[in-house]
Amino acid sequence: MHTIGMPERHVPDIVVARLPLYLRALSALQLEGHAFISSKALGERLGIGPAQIRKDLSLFGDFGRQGKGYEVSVLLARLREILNIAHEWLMVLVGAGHLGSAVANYSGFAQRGFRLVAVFDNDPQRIGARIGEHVVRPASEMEQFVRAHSIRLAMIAVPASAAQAVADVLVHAGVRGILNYAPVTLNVPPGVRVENIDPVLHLQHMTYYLGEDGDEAIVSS
Amino acid sequence: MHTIGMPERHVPDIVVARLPLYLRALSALQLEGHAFISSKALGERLGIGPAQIRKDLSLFGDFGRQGKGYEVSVLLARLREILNIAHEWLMVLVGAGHLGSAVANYSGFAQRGFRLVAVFDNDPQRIGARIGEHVVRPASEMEQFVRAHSIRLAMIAVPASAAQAVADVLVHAGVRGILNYAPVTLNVPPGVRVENIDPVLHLQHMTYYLGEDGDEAIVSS
DNA sequence: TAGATTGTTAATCGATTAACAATC
DNA sequence: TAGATTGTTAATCGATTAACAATC
Repeated sequence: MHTIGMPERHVPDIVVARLPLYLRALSALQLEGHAFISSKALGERLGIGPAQIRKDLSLFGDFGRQGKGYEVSVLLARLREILNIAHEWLMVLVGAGHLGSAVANYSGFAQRGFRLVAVFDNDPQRIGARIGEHVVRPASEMEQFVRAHSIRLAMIAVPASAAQAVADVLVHAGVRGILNYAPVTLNVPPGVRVENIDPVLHLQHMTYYLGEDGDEAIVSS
Repeated sequence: MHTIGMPERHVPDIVVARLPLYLRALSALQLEGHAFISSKALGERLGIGPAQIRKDLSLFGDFGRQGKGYEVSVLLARLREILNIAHEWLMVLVGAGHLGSAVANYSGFAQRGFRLVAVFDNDPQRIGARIGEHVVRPASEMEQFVRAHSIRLAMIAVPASAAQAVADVLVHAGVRGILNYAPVTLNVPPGVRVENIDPVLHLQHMTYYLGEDGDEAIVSS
């Protein structure tokens, strides 16, 4: 039993990483018209054990109902609170090349509560160009902009060779979370979070199991 | 001690996931002119403990030299073998919207041994359009193409609602690894690997630690 | 040689899973 | 009520870390 409003016990980071996955599945379930969902059914959908889901959620309170499962709308609302995404977050993007343009055009951010408010680049060829709803601003204005708008989240889509310098400026300006698309490990001070997206890393992870030509028998999963 | 050529003992998936990270760092180190690197120095660069690096690598053989560390070129070559990326892989991409276009234009794939050979979409508006070096093909030709060229890797960049159906066709045609950009959990048979990229999941993971307005004290990392 | 760093063992730490009383 | 499913405990499983003899 867990008293509502009680401070949480320690939450492993790996559990935190699963919460957005639960949230995503629950959003879909709500659209499909489900009012309740059991840990078993949710687990099957996500390829996760039901005990793990119950254990994860129990760290934050008692959300379920014996015999019925979890009320989708309630769990959704609670997960949004836990993840601090009940309100909208503002973000900036640095890098307006192919990748940056795609990121700037991706509608999924706004749909899910992350609003891109500015795009920066240091290439004179790109500055002033339109990308989606944005006009590319000079990188020299980045620090001032981040400070002035109290931006806490940034995405980096510049070449690997420039990424660390960009991160340094962002952090200095007050950014606390960086989604890094550059294929390089960033060094940031304590208190700043970095998440990385490098699709090639995922491909290389898969080819390990596929064998030399992809015809290997696969045992593990 | 490990006899060269010996079959590997069981390799945890989490270790496999780190190998591409080591590879990426080693490539950079080679460009910077380093001939040798110690587990300590590599670990500092990656934010990983030196013992973990040595343990991971020891699963595949004895690559290091006491007192000196690892020879960068040797370790690079060996990691490429282990990950089965000594030769080039062919890929197809499904989805030619904003995201798909960016993926198709991303030069990092080819640079790192993954060659995109075809782009498919089912929107008549997009079929025939040029994206980078590619001309968008009708989705109806996808299955035949994948079979004819023995494609084993595919990337999905279609709306969430269409992703599962696309995956089903790809798997049926012989694809064994899918890099999924659609924000949905795919169901695939055993023997097929799926890796997911959903940037919003990463953002939500970070906001948990940032507090309601990003000014929270951060303890964990 | 002396210093540095490996590969490996054993200990620690942490996460997952199974089981079940509680209860809707 | 009977059936279903939760929240939690304890057991299992697996990964990380520290330590150090071996040795380049």
